[in-house]
Amino acid sequence: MTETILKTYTIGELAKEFNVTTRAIRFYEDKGILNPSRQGQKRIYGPRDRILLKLTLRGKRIGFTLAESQKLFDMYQHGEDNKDQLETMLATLDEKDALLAQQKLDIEEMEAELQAARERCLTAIKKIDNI
Amino acid sequence: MTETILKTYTIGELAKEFNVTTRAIRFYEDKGILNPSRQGQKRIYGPRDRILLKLTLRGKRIGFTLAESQKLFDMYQHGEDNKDQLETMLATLDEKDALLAQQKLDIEEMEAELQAARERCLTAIKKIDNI
DNA sequence: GTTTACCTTTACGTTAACGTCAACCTTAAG
DNA sequence: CTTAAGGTTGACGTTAACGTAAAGGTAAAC
Repeated sequence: MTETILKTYTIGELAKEFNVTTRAIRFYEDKGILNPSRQGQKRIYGPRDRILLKLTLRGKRIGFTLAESQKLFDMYQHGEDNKDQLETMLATLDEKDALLAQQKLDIEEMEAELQAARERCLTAIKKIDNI
Repeated sequence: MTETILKTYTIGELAKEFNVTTRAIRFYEDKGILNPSRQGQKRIYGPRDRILLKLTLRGKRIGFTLAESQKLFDMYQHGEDNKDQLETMLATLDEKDALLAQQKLDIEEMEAELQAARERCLTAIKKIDNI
């Protein structure tokens, strides 16, 4: 008995859980990121699709394009045996890592500036209130 | 003598310094982000434009749209006296801050996954080399 | 049996952020 | 004087990531 029963989701459930439209989810399938099975003509998503969706959305939030995410997933899945592909993936990973490092700096600098702007705002409001 | 001589830049200089095209720089002017003076018909950029360009590009790297950056700059510059605007700006700043916090989490999770993928890659390569 | 709530495919529309000509001016150099 | 290396204004083209109808299938609920 290697049979395992997996949790499944409808497109609407996933859409609600991750706060995206069903249109977006179908779009990701179009782009080859998701691969739901069917029950009749209805899409059925398993845990794997759910994870991929989650990763995709996270990628998006930090500026990955769908193509980039897809490429990473793809390499992760079919790259075990091909050395060239593994090395390409390594390079990609390093590149992404560098970008993330830069982004961290950018975020911290931006946070400092937002904080400064915030204080300037508060001071200006106080002045107005005290007139 | 309140006269101060400011450093100026041509569009090409800025493009080279920040590694963007002149087309992009002109585009930012179109969007109201930059405001160079002219010498004849040639654009002359001062330190202020340079900073704004720098901030804009940094914003881009962490996912700000040009419109968002422009809005922030705008509020920062003309908002001193209008209380409503100041409060709008505060709200915007808080919102952005929240996004940045989320991004930090996303980045860290992504880094962990890239690291894991990296190790999987290296192991797989070693296996291939040892055959 | 007919709403209601989801689901489906097909396909054109939209927005952001430039890219990419084209056609032209303007100096400094040879 | 003409060539080269900048700069200028249009203005149409492009890509990503969906939005937005339109037109229809299906299944449980009333």
